[in-house]
Amino acid sequence: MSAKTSESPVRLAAETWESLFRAQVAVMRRLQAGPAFRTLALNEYDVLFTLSRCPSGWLRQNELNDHVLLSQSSLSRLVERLEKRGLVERMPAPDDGRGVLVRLTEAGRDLQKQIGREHVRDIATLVGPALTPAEQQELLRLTEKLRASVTAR
Amino acid sequence: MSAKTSESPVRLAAETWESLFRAQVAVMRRLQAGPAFRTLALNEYDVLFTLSRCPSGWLRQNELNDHVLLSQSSLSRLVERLEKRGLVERMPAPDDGRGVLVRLTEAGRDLQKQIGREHVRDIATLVGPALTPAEQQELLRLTEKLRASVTAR
DNA sequence: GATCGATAGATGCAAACGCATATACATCGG
DNA sequence: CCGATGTATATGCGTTTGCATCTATCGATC
Repeated sequence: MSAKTSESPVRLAAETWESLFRAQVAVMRRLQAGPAFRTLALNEYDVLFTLSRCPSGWLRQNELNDHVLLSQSSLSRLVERLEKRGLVERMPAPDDGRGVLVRLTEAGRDLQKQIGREHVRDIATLVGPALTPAEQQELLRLTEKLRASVTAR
Repeated sequence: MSAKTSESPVRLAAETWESLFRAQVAVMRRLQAGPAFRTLALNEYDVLFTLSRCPSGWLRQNELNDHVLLSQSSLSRLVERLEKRGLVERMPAPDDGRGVLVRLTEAGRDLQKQIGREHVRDIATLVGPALTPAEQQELLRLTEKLRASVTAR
């Protein structure tokens, strides 16, 4: 424990966030350089990924919006683009006349799987050598705890 | 240690990154909602912040580019906008006729400090209650180790 | 010191973005 | 039921973004 990071709780929190953010930038830079993002932008892949993890298949557009770092209007148009490319389909929500449900098409699911595999390989070569498995487990636990706490409020 | 996350090294690395990324999105969402980003977009603040941390004051534009998640052309124009707003100034690099040096103006330094203070408060209220000080220290250590490893190659 | 590949930064252009707002539907109090 | 208030999505519009490309300079080789 260095003197620097124990000066004050506020300072520690700020430095922790700063470090987390920089790590994210560094990893993301490398990932974006790979060929996986040639055909699909990060946010577009992220939407396909989120949909692929959804048990029922269908997801409300506003729920999608919680996972992605995009404004509501941008997500609306992003989904529109994905629909035009035949990667997702939309239907009106049966229980809410305002809502729209989104799900992957067969082509969308295939593309997500294909890019996902590449993506996972890239991540493994970046993160694997950086941290021991025990450290990765701990990092996973801490970031999950942070995310849960932040989204709770 | 759950069975799920110990299936394979590749899977563990992918899940760790996924969790880190989601935490970053969740925190960033909250930060962007605050009034601190009303006057300055995230990337613009990030540039001012990076410049404020630079010992000599002057920083090469291409070095700036390593810290920010932006293409070279976008950063070029971003700095141009900051210059027009009187927040930074540019000068040709004395030792390299191709290069450009950037530094904060007085107004830029003031604005960075002002937004930085707000920013730090927001972070403290998000991260502080989420993790114990010891956990924050550990998260700081792990993300710094990850960043160092990734940027090394 | 001329040539050639590599690097730093700027710029044209189309695509994507966020903000403000419009529209349609839900929900609640009377 | 009806109006008021709130929520889900779409759209107009100005701004920002990335890609491709251009110019200028660097550094190495001969």
